[in-house]
Formats: sequence, C-alpha cells, structure tokens
Amino acid sequence: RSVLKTPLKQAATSPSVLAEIQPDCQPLTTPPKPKETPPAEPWTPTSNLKILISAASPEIRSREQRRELSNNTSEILQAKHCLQEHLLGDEYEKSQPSRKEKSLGLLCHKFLARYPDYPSTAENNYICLDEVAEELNVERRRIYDIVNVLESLHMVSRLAKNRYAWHGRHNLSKTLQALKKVGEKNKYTQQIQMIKKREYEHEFDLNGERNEEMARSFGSTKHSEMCFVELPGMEFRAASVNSRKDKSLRVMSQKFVMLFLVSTPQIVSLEVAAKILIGEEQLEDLDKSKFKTKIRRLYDIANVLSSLELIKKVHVTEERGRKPAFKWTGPEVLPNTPDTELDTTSMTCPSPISESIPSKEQCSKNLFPSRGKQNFTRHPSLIKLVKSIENDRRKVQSAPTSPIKISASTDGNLSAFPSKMAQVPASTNHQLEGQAKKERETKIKLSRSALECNLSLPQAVPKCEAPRSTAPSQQPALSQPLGICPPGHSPVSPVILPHPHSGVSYAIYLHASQAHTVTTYSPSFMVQPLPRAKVTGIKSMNPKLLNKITTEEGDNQIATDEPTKSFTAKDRPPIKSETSSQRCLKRSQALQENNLIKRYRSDGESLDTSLTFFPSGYLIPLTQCTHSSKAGFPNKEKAGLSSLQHTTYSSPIARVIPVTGSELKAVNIPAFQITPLNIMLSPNSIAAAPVLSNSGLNSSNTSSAQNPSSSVLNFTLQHIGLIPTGVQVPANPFLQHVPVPSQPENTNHSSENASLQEEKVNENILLLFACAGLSGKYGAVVPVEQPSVPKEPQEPQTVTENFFRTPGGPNTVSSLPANSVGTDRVSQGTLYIPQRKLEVSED
DNA sequence: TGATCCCGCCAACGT
DNA sequence: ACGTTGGCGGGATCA
Repeated sequence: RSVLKTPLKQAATSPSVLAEIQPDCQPLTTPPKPKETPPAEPWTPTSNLKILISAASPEIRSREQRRELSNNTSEILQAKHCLQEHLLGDEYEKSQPSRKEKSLGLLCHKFLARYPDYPSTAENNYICLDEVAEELNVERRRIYDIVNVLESLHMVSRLAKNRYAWHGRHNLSKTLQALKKVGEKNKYTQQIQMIKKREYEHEFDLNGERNEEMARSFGSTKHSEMCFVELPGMEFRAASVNSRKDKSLRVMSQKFVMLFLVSTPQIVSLEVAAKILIGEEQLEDLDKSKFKTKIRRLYDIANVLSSLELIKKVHVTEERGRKPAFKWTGPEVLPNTPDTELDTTSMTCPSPISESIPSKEQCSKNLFPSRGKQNFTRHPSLIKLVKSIENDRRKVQSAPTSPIKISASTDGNLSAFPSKMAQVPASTNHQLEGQAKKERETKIKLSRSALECNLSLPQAVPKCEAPRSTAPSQQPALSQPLGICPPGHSPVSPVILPHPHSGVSYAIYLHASQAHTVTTYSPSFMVQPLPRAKVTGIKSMNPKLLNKITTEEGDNQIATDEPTKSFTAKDRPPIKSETSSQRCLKRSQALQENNLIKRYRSDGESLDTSLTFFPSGYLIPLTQCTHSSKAGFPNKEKAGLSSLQHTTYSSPIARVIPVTGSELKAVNIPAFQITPLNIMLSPNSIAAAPVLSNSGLNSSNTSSAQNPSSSVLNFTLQHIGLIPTGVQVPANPFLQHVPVPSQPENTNHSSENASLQEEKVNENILLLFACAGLSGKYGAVVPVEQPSVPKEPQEPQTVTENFFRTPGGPNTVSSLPANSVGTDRVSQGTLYIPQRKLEVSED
C-alpha cells in the first residue's frame, strides 16, 4: 500500500527527532532505538512537559534554525528521558509510558518538529501518513487527528490517500482572516452571547417562558451550518475528505478557531464552544452524551492548536466556578488587510437566499479570471461538481508520480475554475501566489466592496433593493440585496458620547445587534462600568434578576484580589443617585452624533492572564487617553481638542491607550467619575481604539492634510472596501468635502474629479450605514446630526433617531445597558447579560 | 471528583 | 473485498 514511496527527502526529514538526538544521551546506555521514543519513560511531570513544549516556540524555530531548535527541544526532552531512565534503571519497561507521553499534544509536537514552519516552496514537503505514524510510533488514527486540524488551518492539504502536502504557516494568516470573516458572518459573537445568557438564566431557574423566548431568538440566529472554509488555491485538495460528514474534526476545528477570532477577550470556554458547535436549537436537547463527545473532540482539537501555539489553556472563573477555556495566543488577525484578496464570501454554504446568485458569480469569475480562486464550500449543490472533479483528480493522483507531477495534477483539477495558479505546479505556488495576489489586487480593488457584500460583481449587479432604504441605491458596488450583505467586519463600533458635566467624552462601542438595537459594548477597552441602576436600556431584563446579578456580581468582585478590580457593590454609587455616570448614560441615550468606524485592534498579546477582568458596558473617558497620543498628531488638532473638552479628540490616535500588554490589565482613571474609577482592561484589550468624535468634525478641515480622524475613517472604509485605498475621506464624510484621491490610479473608478469621487465615497458611506442598518448586522450606529455640545443631560428615554431604519423595525439607539452588559459584546437589545467577572488563570 | 483525553471499535468511504 | 478515514464514546488518567 505504500507503493507510493515519495521520492522526496522524506528520509532526510523523517528521521525522528529523538533518534537524531540520541547521541546527546551518550552517557546513557539507552539502546539507540530505531524509533524515537523508547516506550517507557516515566518522566511525566506535567511541568516538565509544559516547559518543553513552551520551549519549542514556533516563533523561534523557523526555517533553517527550526530543525536545530526543535532538536534542542527534543534534546531536553531526551535528556529528561535519559535522566529518568537512569533513575529508574532498565526496569523502565515495566512502567507504561505515561498517558501524557501519548498525548495528542506531544505527538503533535513531534509531528510538527518534522516540518518547517515555513517550508520553502522549492522543497518537497510531502507527508506520508504511514511513515509518520510509523516513525512517531503511533497508530495512524492519531495522525489523522493531527492532520485533520492542520488541514483545517490549511497547514497541510491532502494530495492523495495517505499523502499530504505540508504548507506550514504560509497560509495561516490568510486562513485565519478567512475564518474570522466567516465567524463574523455566522454571528458567532452573538451566539456566544446567547449561550451565555441562556446559561445565566438557567442558573436563575427562570421559567421556560423565558427560554422559549430565548430559543426563538437564538433560533433566529440560524446557526448556519457552514462548511469547510477553504482558501484560494487550495479548493479541492481536501475535497475528498470533505465529502464525508462535514461536521468532521476539520470543520469543528475551524469553527472553534472562529470563536476565538470573533471573541473579544479571545478566550473561549469549552462549554460555550461545544454548545455552539453542537448547533443551536438543542435547547432542551442538552444531550449529555452529545455534549460530552463534543467536548472530547474539542480537547483533541485544542491539543493540536496548543501545539501550534495558537491557543493555550486557561481557566475562567465565574459564578459557576472554574471552567476550562482556551485563550487565543496566535497571531492577531486583522479584519482584512487590503493585501489579502480573500474571497470569503462564499465560504459558507450559500443560503437559500443566494440561490439566485450563481449567474453573477459566474460572471464575476469570467470578468476576473485572475481571481478565479473562488472558494467553494460543500453546499449540496456543489457536492456533485466537487466530487466529479475530485474523481478526475484522483485518477491522476492515485498513480505514483513525481512530486511535481503530483502537484501539477493536483492543481490541475482547479482548471475547472479559471485561475492562473491552477495551471501552475504546486512547487511554485507560493511564489506565484504572491505575484498573483498583487496582480489581483489592482483588479480586485474594484470589486472589493462587492466582494464584501458577497461575491457579486460590482458593476454587474443592478442596485440595492433594500426596502425602506434611505440610502442611495445607485451604488453598484453594493447593489446586492442587502439581505445577503455579510455582517460587518467589525461588530463593534465606537461612538463618542459627550459628557456634559465632567467635560469628558466617552467612547462607547456599539455593537451591531441583530435586533437592530444599539447597545454598548466595550471590547475590552479602557472603560468604566456604569451603575447598575441605569439600565434603562434593558427592556427584557426582569428587575428581580437584575438584583440578583448585582448582588452576585458584587460578591464576586470582592473575591477578586486585584486591587484595580476591587469594584465591589459598595463602591457603586447608590442606584438612585444621579451620578455623572448616570447622566452620561442618559447622554448616551441621547447620543446624537455617532461615527461609525471600524475598530482597530492592536492587541497586546501574550499578556499575563492570571487575573483578568472582562468589562461589559462601559464608558470610556477619552480625555484620559490624551496623554497617550504619543503617536503625535497635528498640533492644531490638539488645540482643537483643548478648546472643546467634551468633544474629545478628533484624532483617533489620541485615543491610543497608553497601555499595552500587561499594562492593560488595569488602569486607574481618577477624576471625572463618580462611580468607581477603576478601569478594567482585559488582556486582549485593544491598544489603540480609533474613535471619531463629533468635535473632530468641527475642528477638522478640508485641507489635503489628512487628520487623524479622517485617517481612521479612511482606514475603516478602505478596510471595509467601500472606498479604494487611494481615496481619502474627511473626518466627517457627511459634512466635509472629500479631498481628491491621493492616488487616483489606484482607484478603479474612473471618476476624475473630486466631486464625483466625493459622491461615490459618500454613497459608499451611506451604503455602509444603510447596509448596516438594513442588514441588522452592523450596529445601529448611525450618523446623526449633532448641533453642538449638549450642556444638559438628555432625557434617558431619548432615543436617537436613526439615520436608517431596518426593514424589520426601527433602528434605535437604546440607552446604555449599563452594567447589564455581559462579558462580551451584546447582540440583541434584549439580550443583556449581566456583567460577570471572569477570572482567567493559566495553568 | 471532575477534567482530560487515550484507545480502538467499527462504519463510511475510496479504490 | 480491502484499505483508508475518522466519528465516537468507554473508561483510564490526571489534577
């Protein structure tokens, strides 16, 4: 069966790491086992294992050095091993290899040690399962587990039976971006909230009535059973495997990763993950065994991901006690960088609504052959096609061939879809990919926005048919039925809230709510919890419940030992008192001018999470961040700021939180606040949070010099694909004039004059909002006229009139949910989750 | 105990 | 029919 002996240097790369290191154990009489690990080393201290594992930092080991380093790691391992052996003598045989030695995690490490993180495109990186299994001395079954999740990350791809191609981390960033997109599309964030809420309510033994309600809402989220997410250039390599149940470890793994990518504290508990992966609906169907199984699987996946150092195990402690969870430690995934021409729009199984799109899609393909890398999913309608193609390919592949031939044939099957890469041998794929990418970039920029809205061709599609849409519908780029419009790239949108009394403005993150109700959310940002009393925005939260929450929370707070977190109930202002916070809250309700902006994340990774506090609904005293504007921006900006205190900063840069990494844990903000001044920051908090302020508009100018505010906006819009990268937009797209694109040639629009450009841009912006509102996927954060600095608190019930309305109902900016917000972003206006304290501890 | 998760049966699949 | 994949969950280990 192993007829297909790979002609590559399998032999060269295969030799078990440990075997190579044998010499290092010279002193020991360990019989040089042909196979790596002598089956009996009781060296099992968990700590050691962990140290070893951590020692093998993927960062460190790369390319050439990688091997050596891994050897070192193994060396240590081996040394340990040898030592143990010495201690135990030859009688080691009696001691079965500790369970840990057989752990998937360790196995995975061994596996990974065999291949470079970034294999050169030149070398053949084939994996023969048989050989690997043999060399690692494990059953093949185990290898499958590893390979499957690696496959989900596109670190490997299947070539033929028993054979995989190793890609290393070359595709990782792309994959993650893609996964993040899909995750957002799937509204995982909301689902997580949903689950947490349900969990919460369950805890309080709320009658089924509520559950029903919840069930409905959750059901509406339509947990889209998306399929395997593929990457351009790798479409069908996994197809054969995909034909099987797509609930496979592969898909599960991707979903799992998605959860991390869309969660703000990038921490996901197994429980929540399992529930989401199991699929919603199962309200009462809390099939115990099913759940258990899912958990088991998640552990498997987690082990591999941990080995890849994409996640690490932590524990979150909340009311219910310690719960196993994992924290994302992988690379920060930026929304979607312009240089990543990834079309993730089709990564999910098309929903019935998109049935009519095929033609468009096809059209798009024809017009942009270079972009042929369409991502296909295993939607039933495609299965057949995929299979037939797969079959064809297999016919070719099944025969022994040279590496090049194999890869060529592999890619060849892609020919079904016009693509440059499809015609090229895999060996040059990577390089080509880069070129192709660039080439595509320009072409695709044109359709960028279209892509955002789901694989439609910009100019090809008629027009936006958003019902009741107040937005211009002539924008071709977004002319797709908004219903199909994917959710926002950033579920959270910062908004500035002027604070009348303190003169401080607050940045609030508005999260797109499915219910079209804006709620506040602080993505682990520097914030201040609002007094519980002011929960005007919480409509469905029953008072009784609230009290409970408050109490419980208070208790929990006390339990925290971190000073900055000592935000006990006592500290909170009387519920009835009109604190500044409260006013602020009110003001927020009256929030009149918001700027939808994309949140820029610059996560301070690798933070100590021994203790973490995850805030929920908070206000962010922006002025506090002033000093943090180390990035430095036009002085005039600063001047403008100082003149308008409440207006905060017009520069997003000004809002860069001066804390990073570990510092983020807690920031104390003195003045302004009546409520506790301790600010909690989650480890993953954003280091920089661009926020557009109204005042910024005032102080902004139309000069060509781009002010920070506009830069953020531009960044956002460009990011979202609503405007070409060359186009610049003033801070206030609605009030200002759009400067001439700095790089007209970059734009695909042929518009030559600024005015036209402006029009387009504005259209885009409007559409952005329209899309947001109509699709209900973006927060209902909409630009509204704001006279000036309100000096008086607004009526709490004041609801900002939305610029746009959703078909399903009015988009309303609800009052701040105060502390009712849960540990994560809020999805539905009625689905507030009580703030919880999450204590994350590592192991 | 509860958290982990190894192990390997055995069914779906591919050839 | 036979080999490859890989879903699954019993039950052993670990903490």
